[in-house]
Amino acid sequence: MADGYDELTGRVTIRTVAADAGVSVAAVSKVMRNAYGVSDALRLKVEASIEKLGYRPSVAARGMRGRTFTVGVLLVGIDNPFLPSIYQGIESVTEVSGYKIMVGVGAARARTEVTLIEQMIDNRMDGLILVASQIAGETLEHYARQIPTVVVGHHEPAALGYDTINNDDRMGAGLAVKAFLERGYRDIAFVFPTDDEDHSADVAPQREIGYRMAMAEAGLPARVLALPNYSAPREDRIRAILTAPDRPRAIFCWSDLDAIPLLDEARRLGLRLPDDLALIGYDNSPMAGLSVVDLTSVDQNGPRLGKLAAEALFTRMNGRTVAEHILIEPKLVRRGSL
Amino acid sequence: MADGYDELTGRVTIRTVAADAGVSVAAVSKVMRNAYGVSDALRLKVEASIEKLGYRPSVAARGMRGRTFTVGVLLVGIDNPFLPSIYQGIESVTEVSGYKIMVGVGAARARTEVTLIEQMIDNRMDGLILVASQIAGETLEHYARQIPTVVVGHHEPAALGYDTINNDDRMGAGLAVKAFLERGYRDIAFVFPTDDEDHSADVAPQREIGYRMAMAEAGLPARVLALPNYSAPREDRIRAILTAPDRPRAIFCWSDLDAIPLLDEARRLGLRLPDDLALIGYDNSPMAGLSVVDLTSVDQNGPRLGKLAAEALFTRMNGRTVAEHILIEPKLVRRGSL
DNA sequence: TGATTTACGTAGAACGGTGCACGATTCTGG
DNA sequence: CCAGAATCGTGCACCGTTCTACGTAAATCA
Repeated sequence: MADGYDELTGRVTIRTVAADAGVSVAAVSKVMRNAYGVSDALRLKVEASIEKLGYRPSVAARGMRGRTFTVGVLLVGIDNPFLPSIYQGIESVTEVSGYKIMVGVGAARARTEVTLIEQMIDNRMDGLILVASQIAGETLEHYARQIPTVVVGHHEPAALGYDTINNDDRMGAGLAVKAFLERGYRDIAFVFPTDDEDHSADVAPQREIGYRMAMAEAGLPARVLALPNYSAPREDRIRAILTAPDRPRAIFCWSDLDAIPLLDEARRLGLRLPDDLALIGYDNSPMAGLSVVDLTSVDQNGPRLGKLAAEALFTRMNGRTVAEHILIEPKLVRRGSL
Repeated sequence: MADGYDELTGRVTIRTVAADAGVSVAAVSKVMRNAYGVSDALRLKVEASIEKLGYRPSVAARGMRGRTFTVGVLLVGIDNPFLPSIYQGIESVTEVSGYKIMVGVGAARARTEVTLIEQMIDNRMDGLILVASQIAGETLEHYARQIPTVVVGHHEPAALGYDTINNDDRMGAGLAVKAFLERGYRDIAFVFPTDDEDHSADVAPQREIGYRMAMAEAGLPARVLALPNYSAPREDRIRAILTAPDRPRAIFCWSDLDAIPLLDEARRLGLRLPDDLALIGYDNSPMAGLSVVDLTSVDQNGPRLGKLAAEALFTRMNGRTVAEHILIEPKLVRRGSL
């Protein structure tokens, strides 16, 4: 097997190519990485052999010494309708750069996410984009020392070791409140997800702050209603909110994920939107645009977030060490629920 | 650096552990893989060091010789609401077995998917689960020779090199037609996705066959209406279908993905369901259950499909070579649209 | 008790790449 | 025309594991 071709597995290695092209292994490696010191003649020979043999470098072997040309993307969960647009934005950048993406799917639990991050480090990915991670900032700093990291949908403006890319959640909340006020609503509540873990850096608390600020500015009392995230009493709680005698006339909901069930139950109860209840969600998910749903929602511009995140990751992988914290402007998409 | 500890990266390697525990590198490796020939005393010593140092083996390095304990899951796209349930099923199996999952996201294009499969092979994953892949059976055979492979949502009952796990799409279509017939509908159309690529192994054509068979059995003429998949004339086509003078009274739609926009437009046009138009979709996606949507749909039991796929993959990775082709029974979930 | 077997632990060669150090050319400019 | 600088290509030592082959000590058997 002096030519590096393993007849058993049929695997073509860098040695197969080198033998076929009549050059050294190092030369082939150089061509692959288009490193310095390769003549056109050599390049052509090698590329011909690569093409002929269908050679693909082993990412595993590469990972042991050099780069893998792979970035890991960690998503909170797979069922969140907000993720595809961000993913798309990331992909639009990696696609042209020749980098590959590997996705890890968390289950909105910090423990799982930590495991996935470690897995990506162990796989020697070149960089990491964490989307809506639930992990504490301190822990993130720890991992970010081991691998270039960019975080999307998680506010950590003072982080030193990694970048954060977010939409301005406070401003988004402000847009929603302002829209209600313009239409004359005064009794405006905020629906907030309760959770077992504490994550003040997550987007929801930021939206709450924005809501409170806007309400205070208008001289109105804040009213925050909790809604359990996944547990069974969720539907009961929704019904309770909607049937309470002091039901708010307007609700700003931290996410479409909750706004849509809320809207759904409201319609079932015979409430007319926006006359009986005005509702604004967040994320402008595809479902919100259905005419049967017709939910007004704050749009974060997912593709842009993803694009910025990927771009930040690349500059970081190329040596930038000072952290960048980008905030982009959300905008309100008006529909029938307000 | 004789102890294997790299002070620069801070990375703990198998050598660090071996030095700390005062044993050989090979011994540590044995403990990690719980291989044969390890005394309790040795195991304890090594495990203590592993724990103390927080050692995690490098997947990249592992991939060069042995297994990576990672399986790749290739998903058609990230925005398909049918995928989370399957993924969940897969995860429920890998979770307890200590295997990790890496996800590749195709863009419903065979070219992209092929690249991702190669990437997973290059990453030395131990096995592959392809969900709703668009790749031709012949090509799949080629890759399946290089890595244990299980395919979900793609009918290839004669495949030799890989397993297929599916719900019985023909039966599912039959259930839908039968439900219409029971309610007295006779004018039943099938809405079918048109696509640039040809994929007779995909689920939609199977559903079409099931539909045609059930209609023939009832002595009724089949009526198939095409709907472009992503392109712009899509909305126009939906409107055309719904406003045509000979608009069908009942529509069986190959997927909720199309059924929901169809339903949405129907409501917008003032049609009442099921009186003016009866509609059944496929996949029973979360959206179908919203009371504002309230779409009757065929349920494939995604979690079960995922679970079976993962189990098949594990037996295959453990040496099984004869292909398995499993078909499970779908069931109709009745809601207001019929 | 001596001869096998069994159990345990180790040395060292892979695995498939990368990248440094270096030698051999070919280009420069004075 | 020659010294020095670019340019090009190669040899080889890694990277962090696995795993085969082998040595040694303890256990079992006749």
